[in-house]
Amino acid sequence: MSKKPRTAITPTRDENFPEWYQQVIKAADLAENAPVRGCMIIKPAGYAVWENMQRIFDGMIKDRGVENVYFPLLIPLEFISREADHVDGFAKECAVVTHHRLEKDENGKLRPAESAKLEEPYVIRPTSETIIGEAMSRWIQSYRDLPMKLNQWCNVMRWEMRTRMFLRTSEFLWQEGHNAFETAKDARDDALKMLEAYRIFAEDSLALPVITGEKTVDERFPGAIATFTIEAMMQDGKALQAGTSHDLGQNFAKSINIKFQSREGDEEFAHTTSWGISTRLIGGMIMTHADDDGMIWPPRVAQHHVVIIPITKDDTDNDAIMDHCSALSVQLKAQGVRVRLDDRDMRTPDKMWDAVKRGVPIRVEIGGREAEEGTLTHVRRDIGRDSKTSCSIVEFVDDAHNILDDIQCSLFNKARAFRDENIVDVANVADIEAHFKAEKIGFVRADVGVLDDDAYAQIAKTYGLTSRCLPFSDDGKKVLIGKAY
RNA sequence: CGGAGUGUAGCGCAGCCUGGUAGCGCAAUUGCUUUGGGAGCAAUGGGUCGGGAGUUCGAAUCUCUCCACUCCGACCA
Repeated sequence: MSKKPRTAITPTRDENFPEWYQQVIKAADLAENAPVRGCMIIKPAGYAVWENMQRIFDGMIKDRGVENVYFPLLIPLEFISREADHVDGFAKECAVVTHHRLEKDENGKLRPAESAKLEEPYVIRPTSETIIGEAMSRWIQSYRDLPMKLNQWCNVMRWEMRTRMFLRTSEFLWQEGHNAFETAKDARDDALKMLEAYRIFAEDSLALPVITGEKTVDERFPGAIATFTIEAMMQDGKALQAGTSHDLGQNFAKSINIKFQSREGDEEFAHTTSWGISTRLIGGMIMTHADDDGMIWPPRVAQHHVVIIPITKDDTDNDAIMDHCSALSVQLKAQGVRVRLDDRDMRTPDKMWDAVKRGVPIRVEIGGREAEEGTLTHVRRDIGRDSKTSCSIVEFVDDAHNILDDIQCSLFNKARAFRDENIVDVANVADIEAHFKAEKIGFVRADVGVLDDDAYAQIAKTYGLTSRCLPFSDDGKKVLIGKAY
């Protein structure tokens, strides 16, 4: 009876954005809740995207002179407590390891053995500044040892009160970079350089338009003297902090004792930075690009660029079609196109909707007649039916990369246009209140002075507003304000 | 930690108020039909109703008590 076209995802974005988000993850088969509180199981379709992200960004950081390392999951409790602000920031959300053996209780159930209680507990890393800093304090003796630029790809754990898949889970995957320098200027430049790397990565690879800027003091990383951020806007107008880069000044160097002998022969503390991006970016891509039919992946990180769906019939010679599809698959792979030939024993319409929900950028369909003629039909996920095109196989193989680039580009442009439409300039606190009272979405941009206004503090609380950043483009004179994930 | 919910088949749920043979939809399996686009019909398999205790001739249902999870706040990438 409904005139509304049937969507693959229910509810739609308009009906219930948070629930829609969960359903997209399920439909695209990216992840599911784990039997561990607040944790998720990342399934093959989700992990493949993370691997692509890692591969691209790992290349970028190596180009910037950073080397990869691996430090332990467990951090001695005493390390965490060294930097005062850092403790305050993370103490509330640390998982702690206190025992090293299990034993059976009187009911035969396992419990930690009292006799195996650790003298000093370990903290499961919420971030690794302290343990990497401890190593740096031994590795750095002279200005000749600087700069030292280290990164690790790992998991961290923060015992969050409330979790949402990809956006905020107790355990998440990320990279954390930790660099040390001779001078304050070198460190500041580096923090900005790595932020710029994040901007390039987010925009070019993930098609996420971001605003670069500095966080206010309240939003700063615990222990940093400055935190820089890339902020993205989701389709519901909320902000997502997509990556941060911190200038730690000498705070950590002093508390962890990272000292070096300077060119002048003096003993000085190093200036350090740290920077991280996480699996949260996957959540950002979902909330930026997906639609009411499911996921739409930016080609550069998509698990598959192209899915080939053979249109088979029971009463015909399907081997010919399958051979033809395999041959196409080989040709495309030779061009560096990531292809999936969907030869599963399933109904064709189900395969097609599966490809739609999974967000494969290009869907290729080949039926018996097309196989004979050497043609195919292809459809762009981001446009849908209207982009249905028939062409020769040769033509498609030649053109595949162009189509993928065009999809990448239009996803970015669409997201950027949406974001720009939803940032409005406001003159004062009353304007800010009027905006959010009217349930308008997006960010407002105001003079940075409003943050000191008592009236602003009131409405920020009422409407759940946070300052996102002081954009570099406004020279730190303006602040972007919005709701956030 | 505050407020509100939910735990029944792989998934989504009804049944509970008013106790009396364990149900529905989807998925799965099998068969037939259908086939350029989320198919139809038929059959089949699958559950100690979150755990424990109590009331009762009898508990998914009533009582008590644990436990887990979800949502809304506070906290955060």
